[in-house]
Parts: sequence; C-alpha cells; structure tokens
Amino acid sequence: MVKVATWNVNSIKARLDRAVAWLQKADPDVVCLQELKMTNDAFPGDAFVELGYHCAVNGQPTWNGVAILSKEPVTDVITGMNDDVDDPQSRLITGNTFGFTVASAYFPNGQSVGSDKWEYKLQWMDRLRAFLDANFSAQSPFLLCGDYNVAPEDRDVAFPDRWANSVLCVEESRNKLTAIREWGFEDTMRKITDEDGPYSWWDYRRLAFPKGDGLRIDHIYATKAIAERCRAAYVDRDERKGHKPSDHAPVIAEFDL
DNA sequence: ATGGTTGCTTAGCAA
Repeated sequence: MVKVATWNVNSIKARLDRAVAWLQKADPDVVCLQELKMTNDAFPGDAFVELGYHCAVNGQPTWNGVAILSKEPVTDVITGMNDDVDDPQSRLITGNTFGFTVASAYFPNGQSVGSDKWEYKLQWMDRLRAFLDANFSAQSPFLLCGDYNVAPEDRDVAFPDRWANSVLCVEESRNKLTAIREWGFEDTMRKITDEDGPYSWWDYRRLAFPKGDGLRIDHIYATKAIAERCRAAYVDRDERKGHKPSDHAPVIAEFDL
C-alpha cells in the first residue's frame, strides 16, 4: 500500500515541529506540501531526509512555495508550468516517484471575485489544464495533489450559503475545476465516501474550527490507472487541533500498488 | 456587523 498525503502547512518554518511529528505518526510514503513561505535554500531538508524522505522543492521568499517528499527518489522534476507566462509565483512542482507522476499544487486563492488576484486564479487554472495537455497523458498514472482553493460542490461546504459568493465556491471557480478534472481525473475522496465534506480547511478567523465552519478545498485527484487502485481516502482532522496548527488538515489517499 | 487570526516581516499584505 502506498500512502499519499497533501497538506498546506502555512509556513514550513512555523510548522516544522508539527510536520515532523505528523510524518513520524502518519508515516506517509509521498507527501505534497503547499505554502512553504520559504526559499529553496532555507528549506529544512535535513529534517525530512532524517525521516527517510527525498525532497523536491519549488520555493520563493515570503509566499507560496510547494514541495514533494517521497520515500523513493523523485525524478524528472518540473518546477512551474513550463509555459510562456512569466510567473514569479512558485505554485507547482511535478515529478515521478513510486511509478506514478505526482504534482504538488497550490492554486491561487483569488481573494474576491473581480479582483486582480481573481483573474490570476482563473488564468492559472487554465494554464494548469494546458500544462497537463502539453506534457502528460491521462492514460498514465498521475496524482494531482494540493490546495485547490475550490470546494467542488455545496456538500463540500458546511455552511454553503455563507460561502456561496466566495472565490472558493462561485460557479466560475467550479467550472474551471471541472475543466481540469475532465482532463482525465477522478476525485479520490468521492470514490471512497459520499458524506458531507470531509472538510480540510477552517479559517483561523471567526472561530471557524470550533463552529464547524469547514470546506473541502484540498484534494487528491487521480487518473483512472491509479484511481482504480485507491483503497482509502480521509482527512486527518485531529491535525487542525492543538497548539499552533495549520489552518489546513492533511488529506490522505492510499493506493494498492 | 465586512468583523476575526496567523505568518512574514516589521506596516502592510495575503489568506
């Protein structure tokens, strides 16, 4: 069984102790991290090597930043979209490990509908679809893991009315997500459960976590060749609790490979 | 009621 996790850590520096403790406890084989908020040079790779992981990192100062950790080597690494757009934001890294391709993606949040960041979000999602079209086959095993900043359906939102007009839920965001899914992905969580949620993110503000105001915006999408081998998918909600948690909980999928 | 908290960086931005 190969255990794959995706987790927006909201600063790997602020979360290093918790991340190390979680890796020791959960023992995933492959981990996609988002929001490192750190340069490649400063990335604490030694802490992960000590736990038996190979690291592929695409960082930048202050914001964004993504990484793939794997207990097998990560080869054929691509940082970013490989397209004509001059984009300084480090939001994507792709590589091969355990016989499949895996991408760690930090989709733009988009702030508010109509803003400059919203336009960037929509373009970024179009670019991601084009990146998949240009570089990969949906017939091969591919996992797209990350913070998508989109809740696909209302059942992925605890209080859908409250979030209906947000960048996480509006129809245009969901339509862009559908275009990415239709490249050839299945949502591993929805292969496993039809329950509401399970939610993966709760805002730090407004007492969102104790009030249960969660959204499912972190996903592990899989092409058919690997999705049909998915045996489990779940959220480690406990990781949102306690001292200095990330605002996201890890999402895990297990594959019979 | 447009609030609240966290993190990076140190006043303002992003989420």
